[in-house]
Amino acid sequence: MLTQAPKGTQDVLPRDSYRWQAVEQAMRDAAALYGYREIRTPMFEHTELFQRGVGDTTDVVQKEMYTFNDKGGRSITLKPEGTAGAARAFIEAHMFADPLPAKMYYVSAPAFRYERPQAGRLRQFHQHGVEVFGAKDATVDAEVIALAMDVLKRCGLGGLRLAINSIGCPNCRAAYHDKLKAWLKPLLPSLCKTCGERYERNPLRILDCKEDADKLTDAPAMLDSLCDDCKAHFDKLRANLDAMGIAYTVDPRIVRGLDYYTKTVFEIITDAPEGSLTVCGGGRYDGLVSELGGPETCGIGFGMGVERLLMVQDAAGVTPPAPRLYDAFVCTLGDKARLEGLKLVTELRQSGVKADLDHAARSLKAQFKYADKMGAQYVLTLADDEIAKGVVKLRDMEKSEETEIPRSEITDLMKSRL
RNA sequence: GUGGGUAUGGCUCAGUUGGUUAGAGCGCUAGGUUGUGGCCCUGGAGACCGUGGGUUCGAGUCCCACUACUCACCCCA
Repeated sequence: MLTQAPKGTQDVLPRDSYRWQAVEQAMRDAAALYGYREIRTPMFEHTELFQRGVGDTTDVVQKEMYTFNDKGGRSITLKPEGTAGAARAFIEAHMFADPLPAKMYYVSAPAFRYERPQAGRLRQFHQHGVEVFGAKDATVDAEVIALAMDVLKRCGLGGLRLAINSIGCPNCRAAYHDKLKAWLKPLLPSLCKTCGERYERNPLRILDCKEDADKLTDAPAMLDSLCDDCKAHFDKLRANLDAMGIAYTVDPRIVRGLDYYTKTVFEIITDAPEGSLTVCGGGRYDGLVSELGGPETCGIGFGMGVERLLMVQDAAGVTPPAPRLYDAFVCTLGDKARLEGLKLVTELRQSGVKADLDHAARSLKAQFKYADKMGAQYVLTLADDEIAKGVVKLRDMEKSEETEIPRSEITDLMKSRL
């Protein structure tokens, strides 16, 4: 127990951390090209922020939050997603008075949900994401989607499926709810248990049900009930995506589980043989900022699951190879040579060559074995003979070729071969 | 929250109808080559057999409970 990470958490070990750094760099590089700057918000917020922002009726808020009272009696919640905190910061820092839109991103931000862990689902997980406040045109919807696709592409995942939908605004959604409920009513007895519960609370979510999917193919779609404004926005989004050359499918079943979404919603999905997995999800949230007490400000963003992204990389066989740990490994024989070796390693490092020597006081043979296991490109050998001759033995480990190089030239030579 | 599966060295797994010192491969480590990696050979370290009860002369093996891990559902990244 003591030496076991808490349920649903995992360590990123030294041998794997390069993979996180790579997908983080992909996000940073893409975001910079699109004019997004990083925001970092706290890992925890006042519980009320999520109740108001994410929505009291959502599963995330009702069943999955890590909520506790701090020593001052405040109710605190570990953030279950990234948008509410960013919206809070937008309001608190009066960013609405800055030139808009305010475009921001975050990288490997931790999020917490109390759920039973399974493949691709953890209690502490990490998201890359972006938020844009104060841009109402559908070009920004398309930009946010393009950015997400770009990040995934930079991670080696070019062929993921993009599905989009519109869930309308509070006005047209209310009318649609009535229409949908009327259509569902005769079917109600035949639907699964959870769908029965959803009927009153959030009928839209019934369309998301996998169990009853075949009975619902003819259900009225939100898309057909959009008000003029919402419909025009969706049409523009489609035209924008077409113009950008981004392929997509319209999926009327995408609903999303967070209350703040309006109009555009989208998911980027992998269809693996074992089942599909949503790697990225997002949408527009035009009511969120005002709901939290800020000025009427529209918004849009996405969240991208880093652990899922890494899983999909593995499944697709595009896991990047680990970078080389050492360019040169220095092997020494004897105390005097060891001291010279330490000097050589220092010199190499100062020149930008990744270098190390044996710190375990092992035999020469064991030093070579170690260098091999660490994947060192070159091994430099130093013993009394070499010191007397003023040389270093340079071995190319892959070619198994060994030559003597003057000690004074070795650092420059190594540097030139990087 | 609901349902299934699993639990034996660091890893992957054997372990017969309960029977005496719990094995293998890989990995780690040392040596064979007193100055040289990968291949080969030899040795070494490393296991309270998930935890706690029970049955039995005797339990890794049978029974019960618990815990952990894992997969799926719900939900979502």
